[in-house]
Amino acid sequence: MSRRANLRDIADAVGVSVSAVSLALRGEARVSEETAERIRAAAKRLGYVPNRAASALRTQRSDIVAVCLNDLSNPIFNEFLTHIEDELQQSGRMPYLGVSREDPERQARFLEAAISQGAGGLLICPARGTTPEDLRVVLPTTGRAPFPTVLFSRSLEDVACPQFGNDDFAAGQLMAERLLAGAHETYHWLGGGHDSSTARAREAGFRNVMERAGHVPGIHHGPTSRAFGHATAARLLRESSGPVGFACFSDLIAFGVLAAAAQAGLRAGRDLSVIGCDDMEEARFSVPPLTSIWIDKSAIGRLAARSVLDPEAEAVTRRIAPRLADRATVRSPSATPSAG
Amino acid sequence: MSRRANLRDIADAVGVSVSAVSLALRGEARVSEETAERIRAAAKRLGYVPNRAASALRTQRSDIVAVCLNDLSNPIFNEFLTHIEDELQQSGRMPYLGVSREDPERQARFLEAAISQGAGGLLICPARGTTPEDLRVVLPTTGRAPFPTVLFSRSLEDVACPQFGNDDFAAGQLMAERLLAGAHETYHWLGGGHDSSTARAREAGFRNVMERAGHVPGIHHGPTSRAFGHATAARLLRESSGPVGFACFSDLIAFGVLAAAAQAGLRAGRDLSVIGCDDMEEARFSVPPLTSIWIDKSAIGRLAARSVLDPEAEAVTRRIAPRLADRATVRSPSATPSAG
DNA sequence: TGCTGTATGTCAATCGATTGACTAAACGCC
DNA sequence: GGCGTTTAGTCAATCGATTGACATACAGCA
Repeated sequence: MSRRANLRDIADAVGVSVSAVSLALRGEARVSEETAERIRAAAKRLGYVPNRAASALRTQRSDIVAVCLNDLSNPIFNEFLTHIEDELQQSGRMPYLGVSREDPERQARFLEAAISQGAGGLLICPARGTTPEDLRVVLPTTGRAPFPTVLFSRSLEDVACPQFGNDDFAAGQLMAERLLAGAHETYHWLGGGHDSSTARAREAGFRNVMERAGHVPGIHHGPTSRAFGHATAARLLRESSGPVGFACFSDLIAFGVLAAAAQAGLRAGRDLSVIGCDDMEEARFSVPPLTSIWIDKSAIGRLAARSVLDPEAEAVTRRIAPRLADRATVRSPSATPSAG
Repeated sequence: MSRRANLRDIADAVGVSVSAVSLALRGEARVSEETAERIRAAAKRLGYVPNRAASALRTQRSDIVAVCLNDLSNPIFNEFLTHIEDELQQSGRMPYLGVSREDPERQARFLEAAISQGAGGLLICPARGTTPEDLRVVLPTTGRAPFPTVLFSRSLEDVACPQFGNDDFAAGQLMAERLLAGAHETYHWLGGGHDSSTARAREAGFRNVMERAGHVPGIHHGPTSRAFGHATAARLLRESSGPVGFACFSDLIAFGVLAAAAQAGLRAGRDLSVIGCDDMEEARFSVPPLTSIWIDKSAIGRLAARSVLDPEAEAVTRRIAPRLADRATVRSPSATPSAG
C-alpha cells in the first residue's frame, strides 16, 4: 500500500463504519469500549496518522498557530519564540513560523498563507512601518476575523486586538537614570530611529529623563546590529576626551560598543559607560558583563500565546515592567558594580 | 458576511460556475481572458484567500515544509533556519517549525504533526540519540514515504535520505592544529559528549590530531552553553600554571571561557588560548574577537532546502569543508593574530 | 446543409474527517 | 406485553478546491 492509511482502511479492517472509527479514535462514547479497542489496535497496526487538512476543512478549526517574527538573527526574538513555542506545545499546538524581515510585504504574504492554511490564531510582532491597514486581512473592521490575533513585543495604535509588550518608555528612562548616576562628559543614544513602537518609546523615555536633567544627548539612529554599535562607538570614542555614556537600543548594539571600547584600549565601566536593553542571555557573559535593562520575555511570550489560545480569558492588553540588570559596564562613582 | 469567501461566492458574484473560477484563478486556458478578468476582480473585491486545506486534500500536495530544530537558544540553528527560510520563501513555501529540544519524543510528535498537516517535505536536524527507527514514520523501509526528508547539520548512519552537513571531523582537526601552532602547557576539549554526529566527529578530529602530536587532552563533556564554558574554564584556570589551550565544541562555550579568563585577569591570545567552532556572527565582536572554525551555514541550509524542494536534482549527501577563522584568542608565537 | 474543430464553459466525483439525524437491538419497568 | 430509554452503531451531507468527462456555440469548409 503506497497510500497513507485513512479512516476507511481502518473501518474495512475492523469491519465497522467510517463513522464508528472516527468516533472511537476521538474517544466519543458512542462506541463500545471493546470495539474502540479493536479500532485503536487497527489504527496503530496500519500506522494511521489523521489527515489534519481534511479535519480542518470539515470542522473549520485547526491547531496551527501562526507566529510572525521580524528577524531571526536578533536573539531577542528567539527568546520570545522559545517561550511562545513552549506555551503552544503545552496545548498541542504547533507554531507555523513566518519571518517578515521588517518588510510589510513579506509580512502580508505570510498573513495570507496563515489564513490560507486555516490557522487557528496569529501571534505577530509587526514589521517596522506596519499600518493598521496592513493588518486588515486578519483584523477586519467589519465582519469576523479569520482567527484571533495578538500582538507581542511591539505595539500598534488603532488596532483592535490584545497587545503584550514591555514598557519601553520606562526602559528608556531606566537607561538614562542609570547612566546619570555616574559622571559622563557626553551621552549618546545608539540605534533605533525606525518605525516601531519599541524604537520610539525607548528613545523617548531616554530623552525624557536626559532632558529633564539638562542634558542633550547625541542621537545616532541605525540598524540593530553589533556592527553598527562597533562602528558608531569607535568614531565617537575617537572624537571625545572625557568619559562617554552610551545607551543602546538593543544589547546587540551594546556588544559592538564593548568591542570598540576594548579595541581602543578602554575599559567599559571605568573609562566609559555602556548600557544595553533587552538583557539577552549573552549579556551575562560579555567582557565585561553588560549592564542592561531586563525585559520579561517569558511573561510577554507566554501571555501572548495564552491569549491567542484562549481569547476570552486573556484579552487584555498588557505592558510589562522592565527592570535594571546592573552589571559592570556603567560607571558608578558611589556604589561598586555588582554582577547580575 | 461572516464567512471567508470561497470559490462559490466568486462564482455567484460573476455568474459563472465554480469550475470556471478555479480554472481562471490558476490561469488555465479554458476560460476567456475577459471572463478571467472579471473573476479576478471579483476575487479581489471579496477578499478571497484560497483554502489550502481543501486544495491540499484534493491534490494531495502542500506547500508547507516542516523544519525540525533542536534548540532555538543556540544561534547556530537560527543561522541555519534563516538560510532555509530564505530558500523556501523563494519557492513560495513556508517553514512549519518544530523544536525538539533534543528530545526524540517531542521530535516524534512533531513528525506526526507534519504528516498530519500534509507537509510537502521535511528538513530535520535530528535530536540527540535519534535512531533510524525514530525516523521510520517519515522514512519507511517499505512503502512510500509521506514526503521527501532531508537531514541537515547532523548526520545519521543507516538512514536512507540526503544529508547535508559540515565536515566535523575536519573541523576538530583544524581546531587542534591551530592550538598546536602555539605553545601550551595543557590542552582541553570542552563540551559535547552527547549522542550527536557533530559532537562525536569534532571531538574525534581533535583527539586524532592531538594524539598524533603526542598530547593527551583533558576531555570535559557538558552542555552547549556559555555557562558551562565559564564554569569549566574558571576551574581549569585556577588549577593550572602555564598557558592552557581550550578547544570548544561550540562558540557558545568559548564565549563562556573568554568571560572566565577576563574575570581571572588573563588575556586570551596571550595568557591562554581559546578556539571555538561554528563561527557565529557574535565571534567577530567578542572581546577579544574569537578564533573559530567557520562553517558554511548558508551552503548547508540552502542545499538542504533545495534538496527537499527538488529531490531529483539535489539528492546527494554532502559534507561541506570548514575553514579556520583566525582572530585573536589563540597564542601565535610566530605569526601575529589578525582580525577576521 | 452537414461535418469537423475549437473555444469556452459546466458537471459531478473526489480527497478524508466530522456530525446531526436516524435505526436496531437490548434493557428496564410497571 | 407494551412502552420508553439506552446503547451502539450507521447514513449521508458537508467543508472547498480540483479535474476528467462532457456540453454548447460558433466558425470554417466542402
